[in-house]
Amino acid sequence: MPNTAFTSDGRRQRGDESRRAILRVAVDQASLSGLDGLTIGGLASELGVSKSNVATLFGSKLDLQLATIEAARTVFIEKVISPALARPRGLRRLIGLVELWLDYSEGRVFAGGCFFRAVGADASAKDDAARELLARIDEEWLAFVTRAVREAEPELPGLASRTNAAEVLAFEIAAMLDAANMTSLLHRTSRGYSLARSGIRDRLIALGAPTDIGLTGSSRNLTTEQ
Amino acid sequence: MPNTAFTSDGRRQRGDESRRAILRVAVDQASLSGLDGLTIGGLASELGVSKSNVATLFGSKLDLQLATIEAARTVFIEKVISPALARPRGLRRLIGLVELWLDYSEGRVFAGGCFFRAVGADASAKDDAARELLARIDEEWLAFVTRAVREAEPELPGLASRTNAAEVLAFEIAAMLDAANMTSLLHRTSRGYSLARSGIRDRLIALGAPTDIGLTGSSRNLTTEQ
DNA sequence: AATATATACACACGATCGTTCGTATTGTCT
DNA sequence: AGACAATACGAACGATCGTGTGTATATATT
Repeated sequence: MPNTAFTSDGRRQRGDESRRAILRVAVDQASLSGLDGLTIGGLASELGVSKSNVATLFGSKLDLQLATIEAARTVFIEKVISPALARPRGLRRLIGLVELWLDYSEGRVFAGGCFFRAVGADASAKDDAARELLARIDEEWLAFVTRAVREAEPELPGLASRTNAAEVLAFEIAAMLDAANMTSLLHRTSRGYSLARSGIRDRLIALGAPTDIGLTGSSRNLTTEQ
Repeated sequence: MPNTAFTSDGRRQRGDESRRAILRVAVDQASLSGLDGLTIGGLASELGVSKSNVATLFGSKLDLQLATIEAARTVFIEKVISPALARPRGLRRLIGLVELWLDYSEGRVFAGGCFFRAVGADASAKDDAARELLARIDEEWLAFVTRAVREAEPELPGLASRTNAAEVLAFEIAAMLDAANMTSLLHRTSRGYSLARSGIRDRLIALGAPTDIGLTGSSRNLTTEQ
């Protein structure tokens, strides 16, 4: 029986590095063409390796899709979640989370914009493990935004009144982020980002946040740009 | 030279009916699998006709995609835009538009939820006529929502203060509608619709709309449902 | 009646899909 | 040294993709 854990297996190490190299291309390809547009042959030719190599490294296409989703999740945590957690709890963290997400989308961390948006469309129609994993990740995301909103409640006096106000506001913010990403991809314009910044900023100020809150980075383009 | 216009051509009539029958299936298939997942062979086997028949009726796959988008646009106008225009101008039309859109998504007018959301993901990565058409339709949609918001301005006193307030609010509403659709598809839950109703309702009331505005249809599920 | 046009079909093309088989290579174990 | 395991590759499988060709049929035009 092989000792799978705690062994410095040079084979495993070499394979994992190959897997990581493949997944680096896979997340971009999937963010552009979805989980179905992600093809084993496309990855192989892009990386200059054989098709059967990619196939054996992941077993099946579904496993490749799941590994790609997990890889994208890791990148998202690294680029958005962790930096947000590094900020002080409260309104500043919430604002930071919004700014980090917009930078994540606008900066094209994935070639096709937000990975989960691009991939969620065709996955939501199916009924496999990929959809379940994406649903779980989306649930995690919304829960994280909701928690950030709740931690900012003392600085948002207008929020305490209603019962589900935190969930609704988190849903609203996540919706505008998503819409900004989609607008950018479809129209090749930064107007969606400006609108999202303005919308979220207005929303928070209306709830009692101070006006020097930030989120005005690109809204100067709002009137000049078509 | 054939007289193309103003002739009752039985051939054209027969062909148009076949085209319409195909497009009825095509919009559902595309709303589930995207414009790439829409396949000529799939349509043929679904309708019990030959593959080459579908191909010759539309010329090429791109033309089939364009015709499918136009067909979906016609359905959307019939189910959402026109009924909204039948309502009295102002806040009631805006509310009606929101309710009609949520019914359009929740009622699965297209099998895969909102057609344009499902199709926009993979189309936004490409650079063909399909993407341009979808971008134009999305622009039309946002302009329509913006116009509905502007016409409701007298009933929304809180709106007149800021400059781009109407555009931002329209973007916000459209974003929440989109997010509700996506949440429903990914999680198989109606929670997103409840959140969107609550969010839009809260937003309008905060801007000065009366509290008996509606949009509380399913929000009773907000606390009971997981 | 003769010609032209638009469906509809069967069939085949080259390309690509995911998957599998056999085999060579490299590294880890007893 | 010998047995085992994990990459890597080439080649091929059946299936499906979009497209094109040839042919038959129905309708319209001349």
